[in-house]
Amino acid sequence: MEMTLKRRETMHRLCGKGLEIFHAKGYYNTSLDDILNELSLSKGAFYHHFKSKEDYFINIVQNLIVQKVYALLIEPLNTNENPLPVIIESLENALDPGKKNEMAYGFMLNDFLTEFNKRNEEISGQLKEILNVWEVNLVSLLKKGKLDGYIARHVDCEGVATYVIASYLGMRSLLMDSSNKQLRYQYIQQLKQYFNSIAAHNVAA
Amino acid sequence: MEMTLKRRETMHRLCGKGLEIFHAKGYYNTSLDDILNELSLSKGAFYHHFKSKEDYFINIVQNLIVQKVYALLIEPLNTNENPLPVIIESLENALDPGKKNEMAYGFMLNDFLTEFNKRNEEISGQLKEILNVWEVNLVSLLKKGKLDGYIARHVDCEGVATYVIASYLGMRSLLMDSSNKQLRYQYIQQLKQYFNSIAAHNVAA
DNA sequence: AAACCAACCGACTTACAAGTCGGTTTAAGG
DNA sequence: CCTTAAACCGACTTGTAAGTCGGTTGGTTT
Repeated sequence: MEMTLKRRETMHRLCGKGLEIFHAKGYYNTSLDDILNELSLSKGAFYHHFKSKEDYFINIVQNLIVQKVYALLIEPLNTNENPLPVIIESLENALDPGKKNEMAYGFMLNDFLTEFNKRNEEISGQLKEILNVWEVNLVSLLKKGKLDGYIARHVDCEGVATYVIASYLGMRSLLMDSSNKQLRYQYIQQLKQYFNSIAAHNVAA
Repeated sequence: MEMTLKRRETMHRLCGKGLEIFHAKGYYNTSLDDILNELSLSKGAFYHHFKSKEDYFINIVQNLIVQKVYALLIEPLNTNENPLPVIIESLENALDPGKKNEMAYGFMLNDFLTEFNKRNEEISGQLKEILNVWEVNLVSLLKKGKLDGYIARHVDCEGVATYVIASYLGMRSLLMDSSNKQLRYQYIQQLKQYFNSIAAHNVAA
């Protein structure tokens, strides 16, 4: 039992540092030794806990990336308010490297999706599944928003979700270097513009 | 002189097949032998024409990718018509794998940008430069469109360009598998919705 | 204290891919 | 025909990184 704790602690350290370095340098561009040296651990320790580099990264996805995406992008959608400002706020938050989001997790999804696409079916499948959950939650929030009179009746909720996700993922390619405040601001402004065009406008009110 | 022709032809074959395979499997996931076997050429032949794999890919970027992006995304912007439908048409075209666009070139930019980001400064710099040229042309077309009364006066042209580019690049992460007609349609529809919100509406007319 | 075992060590094996190099082919010019 | 050099060949070198394995350490149990 005490041993299990030691095991968990080492695995946790490995996953945390792994995500940090994989995110900074890319999965295929990072060797296990890069990570192990940082933690003063050996190959032997690593393979005692994980059966392969792939198994290791899957652990990272399941334990860290999934959690972060849920916390930043999915749980905030569980609301009864007007969906549009809620969605904007969640995206703004996810793209903002600071406080609750020190590692710029908003950037990870597109990076890893592209890196594993066509190179590792297993991992890219899991990442796509995360996107899928996000999309489902966006769509259902938007549909509720339509029923509640926040969103115009003619709007295609699936289409909106697709468009929001695409633009969010794409920002990564533009924000590569430096957390460019200007670009982030432009993005949020245009998103607001777009959302304004699908909002229900109660002319009567 | 005749020799130069032979040289050019071989280099051209190498670049064409290289782009095809790099695009399909990723640059770092493709070995030179993968390409050379396809063309029944040897290492010796390769290094007779290119000084390294990197030099080779830079050739591909300059000779093939730049040309394609210009043809599909930049040259169409050289117009005096209403910018908004022109931009939509160019994007629709670029995402459509068929006829003039057999290799789905629209997908390349985001893939390669992500792959080379933080792994190869030289190449990622050149790719970003392509994006930059695209952005400049988009902005200048949008500004002209504003002067010509097609676009509302309050619109931030730089912001629109950023948003358009982000959403276009992001579509790649969603369209990974199979050229999904449904997603492409949704994307174009929402883009139209968004553009409608920034168009000048001549209520008087 | 002896035995046991999870955690850890690090040199070694294996695999793969970039780049090298001495030699061979081919075709144009004399 | 003979020379010359560009184009091409392919075995070899080199470097890197994943994964292996026999051995060591340190805490726990009896």
